[in-house]
Amino acid sequence: MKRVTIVDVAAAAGVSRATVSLVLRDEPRISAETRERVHRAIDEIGYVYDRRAAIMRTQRSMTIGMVVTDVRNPYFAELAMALEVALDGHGYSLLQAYSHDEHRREDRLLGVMVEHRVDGVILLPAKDTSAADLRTRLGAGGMPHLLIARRIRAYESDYIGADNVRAGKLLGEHLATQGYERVALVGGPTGSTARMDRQRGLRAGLKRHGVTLDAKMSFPGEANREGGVAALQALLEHGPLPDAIACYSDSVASGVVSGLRAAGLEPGRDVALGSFDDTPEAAIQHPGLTSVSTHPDRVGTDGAKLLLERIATPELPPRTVLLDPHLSVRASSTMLERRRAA
Amino acid sequence: MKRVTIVDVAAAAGVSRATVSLVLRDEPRISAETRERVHRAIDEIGYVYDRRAAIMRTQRSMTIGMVVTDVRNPYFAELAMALEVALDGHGYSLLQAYSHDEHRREDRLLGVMVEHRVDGVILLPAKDTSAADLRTRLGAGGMPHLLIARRIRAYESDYIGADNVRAGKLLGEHLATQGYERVALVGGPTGSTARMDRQRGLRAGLKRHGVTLDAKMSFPGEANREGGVAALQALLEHGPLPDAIACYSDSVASGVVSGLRAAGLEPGRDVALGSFDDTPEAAIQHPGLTSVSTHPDRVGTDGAKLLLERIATPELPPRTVLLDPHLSVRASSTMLERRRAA
DNA sequence: CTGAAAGCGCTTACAG
DNA sequence: CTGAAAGCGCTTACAG
Repeated sequence: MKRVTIVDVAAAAGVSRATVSLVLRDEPRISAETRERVHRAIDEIGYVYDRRAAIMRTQRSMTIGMVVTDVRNPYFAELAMALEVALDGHGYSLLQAYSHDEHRREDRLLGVMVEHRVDGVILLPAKDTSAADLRTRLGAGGMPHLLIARRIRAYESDYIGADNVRAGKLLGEHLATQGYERVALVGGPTGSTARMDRQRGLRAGLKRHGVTLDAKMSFPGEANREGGVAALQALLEHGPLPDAIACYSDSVASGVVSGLRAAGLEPGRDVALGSFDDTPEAAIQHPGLTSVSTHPDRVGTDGAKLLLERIATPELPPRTVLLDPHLSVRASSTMLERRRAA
Repeated sequence: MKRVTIVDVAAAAGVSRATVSLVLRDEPRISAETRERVHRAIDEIGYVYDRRAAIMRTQRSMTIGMVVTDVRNPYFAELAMALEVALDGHGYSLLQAYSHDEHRREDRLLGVMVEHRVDGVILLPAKDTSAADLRTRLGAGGMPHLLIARRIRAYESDYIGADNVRAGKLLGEHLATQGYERVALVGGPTGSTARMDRQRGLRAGLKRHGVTLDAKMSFPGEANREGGVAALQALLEHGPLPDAIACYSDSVASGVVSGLRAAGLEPGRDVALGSFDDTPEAAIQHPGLTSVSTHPDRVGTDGAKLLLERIATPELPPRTVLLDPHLSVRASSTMLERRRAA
């Protein structure tokens, strides 16, 4: 069946194609009477606007590409929802894809998005993505883009994410003041700036209260549940249990919790736990998981704004937004104190 | 700066535009030598293929629209990941949007996707979407589409989801054989076919072992954590605690768990819990949550296949795929037996 | 306030 | 195996 186009609408309404186009975009210079005649014709012949043809002409696709690692992580799910709502509010649609934290896949997906002529790209970089990769893929074509949650060393672009150093510091100070003296950092990809920043902060926070973070007590791994299980395994094989474990993220923490239980250890009682992200799961777990919020909803909402500004004004200097983290203390890290008090 | 197009490539390579186009799509009839000359030209002048222009011409967008209610639900996140991988494997990109379980939002988002001329649509319908709504929005324009997870009464289309009646039956039989006699169904939107099917199955499963599901013990609510908290509240105000609670989904269950604890009740010990979805969270909770798997990964993978077949062969009769559910028994529903044994 | 014409960047028969 | 020409469905100056 032949597609119904603007030409058919024009014929049915007895006006020119240009007039139909003007009516479709609510241009004020069309008389109310003509406008109505056109709308009646549209309803009668069942015309549907073709955004792609318009894009072809205007060179604005009203579509944003977004590549994140894994939306099963509640942190990214929350972020994706907030972003979609914000962009939808500005008339943009979201082309979404998942890199599974693999750079090669990410690169290919970004390439497809560029070919689709998205107006901008939001990227949560895979763990092994380099500045050179991004310059080739996004910088060279002048594609407006925003990095979220993970920074790339020596890469200048818009960025939004939590202040990970400060987040680490908050958790370090908390653990030290609770009386824990041997602390491990578990999970999270080596070399990721987020992990390094959290580790640096953690060390500084502990140190303020006279506690040292042993360099050997760092057990990297994938940034998900399986990574948590594996990293905990390495820790258990490494030697005696520390007093407290700082998990790279709540996803990692859930792996650590199940790993501990599998080893006959009770989280909170046998070893304290702290974490990052403060997803809703952290609050309802048992015992409740102490965690530092990294504000996925605000990353999404404010991130959308940053990208839209970048699209509107490409010559803006690169901007970095660091969100202030917030520590939520729960039972997983306060049992030692309780036992002492008792 | 002027955009680099196929014309520039043709000029640089000393061939016609048609030849460049043929090379880009790997048509075999171009000589290896010409092919290479074109590729060299592309690299030299930094040409990027414009998929939109191609779409304009071929009328195939190589893009699929997907509207789900809420990707923070781990079930939908898993589903979205599986779908994206499967479609990406066939060269399709995914335009994703979230209805927040509101029909009006869903309808608007579907409209945008149709305007974007997606090749097909995957929809997890909002709770109040009707057959007439879908006929107007998708059926009329002949848009290939697939419904997932929730069926719509009196609507003929491709559908894939778990066999909810059978899922309910599995849980009902399990609870009855564990010795629970007063069972409640908590959470999930009234009128959703998924809830009705699960309830029907639950009743049948209990009945096989002589247990009756009291019609008054059904407490509907939103299909998320908040909905679980609210529905549990209604149950607690309604009267004495039942022996066992069947939760509409793992998301609802997590609300029920926190609601119980807030009321000073321990899930598993004071009241048994069963649920649907069997997300990874169910396994690692404490106590472990008995849950019936609804196979989000298979819904995604097999669903992608169904939709691609529909796009290729629009005249196919509507197909329904019901996946066989699987019950995972965990501590949340086995403590009564243990106490008896002791 | 409305119409005729050019053009966005590709692909696709059709010739040669 | 390659080239000239038409066209996908819109928008945008430019006239009138």
